[in-house]
Amino acid sequence: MINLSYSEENYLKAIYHLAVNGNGKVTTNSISEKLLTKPASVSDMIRKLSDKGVINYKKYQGVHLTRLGKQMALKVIRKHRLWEVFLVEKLNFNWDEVHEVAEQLEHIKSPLLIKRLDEFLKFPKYDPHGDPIPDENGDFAESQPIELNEMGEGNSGILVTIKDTSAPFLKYLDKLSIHPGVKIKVVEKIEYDGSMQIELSKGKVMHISKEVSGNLLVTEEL
Amino acid sequence: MINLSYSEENYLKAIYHLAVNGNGKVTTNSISEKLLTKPASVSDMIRKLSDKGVINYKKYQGVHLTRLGKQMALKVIRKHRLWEVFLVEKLNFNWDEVHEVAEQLEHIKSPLLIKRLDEFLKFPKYDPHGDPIPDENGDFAESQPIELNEMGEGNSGILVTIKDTSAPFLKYLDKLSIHPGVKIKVVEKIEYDGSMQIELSKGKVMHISKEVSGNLLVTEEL
DNA sequence: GTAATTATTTAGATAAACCTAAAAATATAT
DNA sequence: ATATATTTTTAGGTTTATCTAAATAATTAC
Ligand SMILES: [Mn+2]
Ligand SMILES: [Mn+2]
Ligand SMILES: [Mn+2]
Ligand SMILES: [Mn+2]
Repeated sequence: MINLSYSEENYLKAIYHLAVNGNGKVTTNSISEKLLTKPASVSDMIRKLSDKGVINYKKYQGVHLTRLGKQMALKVIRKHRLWEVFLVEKLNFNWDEVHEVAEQLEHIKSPLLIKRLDEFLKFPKYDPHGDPIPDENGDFAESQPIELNEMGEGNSGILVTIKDTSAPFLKYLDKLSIHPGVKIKVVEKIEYDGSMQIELSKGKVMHISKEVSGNLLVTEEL
Repeated sequence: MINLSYSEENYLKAIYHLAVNGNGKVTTNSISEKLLTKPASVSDMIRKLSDKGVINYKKYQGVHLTRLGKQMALKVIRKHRLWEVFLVEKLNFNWDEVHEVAEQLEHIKSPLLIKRLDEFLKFPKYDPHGDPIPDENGDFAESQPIELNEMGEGNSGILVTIKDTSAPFLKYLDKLSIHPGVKIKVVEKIEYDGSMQIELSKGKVMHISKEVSGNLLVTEEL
């Protein structure tokens, strides 16, 4: 399709993330901050990426991913997130230990490997941080996180954000083995007080109040 | 311990393999052939590796791995072979599709990853080509292949070489799903004619003559 | 044991991905 | 609107891993 170096892939990924958060246009300085390189180096790389047709670029005007560039960026992101699932689900990594290794694994070049890994993992839709995994075409469900108490009985989601970050609350969650990346299933909702019975990925079942569930943001699985 | 680049790791691995096959001393030209680089490039790299203390080198005298160098080489080989097992056992790659991908995966740096992968694969002793997998200390059983008909009842081995490479024989083996890398268990040996009942890794059971088993070299598992 | 051949090293280049320092363009502030 | 500050680019280096061509050492052949 087109061959990108390890470095070029990292630039595309950075540009993609900056474009999604900011609004479309991405500056030289923002890229250099994200990748911990100097602006001068970014200028160099930008010309190269522009020549390869993966970004549009006019001097001093910032950059935009082309259709091709976006596609390539999403391929790398797909690989990154699939590997993260593998590390957590199969190799028992904690959700916060996987990123660095995935940064390396995402650059392995083998379409067959990724196809088979996806199969092996049973076509996961979300990574351990609750971020969606693009399919082979780069499509994914852009589901915004909801409060756990809004999720319907029987449904599952992945915990992505803890709203109340006070020490006592985090300590309480830790005791319950609740941390970002954990998969939570709503077993039963109690109308009376808004509390709910939940089950974690590893089978642990527990009861939590509405106050607690209201402070947990999850991305609901389809 | 010491940090090696992707390229340096490949040189060490090549030197290790050349030293084991040839006898200890490894020449500039042999390295250049193996790695598909020019002798001049090898001379450059040799000086660098010597400075890092992983090889001993006197001009025009060829190179030797130091204790440290051998250790580092075996670390990479261990990773390569573990990944090959993963690809075959978990992702259903064929034995002849794994090498190229393993060449990439062997350079991923994460001690935890390899520890966990080893666990996940249940501490395999041989890779899909029948080559032994060094342990964390670089030790491995140097078992030389034997003919299948010499293997005892109830034991298993991995097929590493087919002695008779005539087309009809290879075709017959193919029909039986027998190919290098397959794990073969001897279920029963018939004294009368030297034939045997065998079972392949995927559960297939079959009966083969002494002529056939005598042409299959396997590395026996302990 | 000298000559021819082969192996190895050195010298000098190149491409990728960085860097620092300086110049040029753009944005901001009064 | 001009001066100041910020952002971005350019110019010129560096390091790593490669190359070609030329020089030198070692081996082999007669
Ligand atoms: Mn990540
Ligand atoms: Mn993630
Ligand atoms: Mn291999
Ligand atoms: Mn192998």
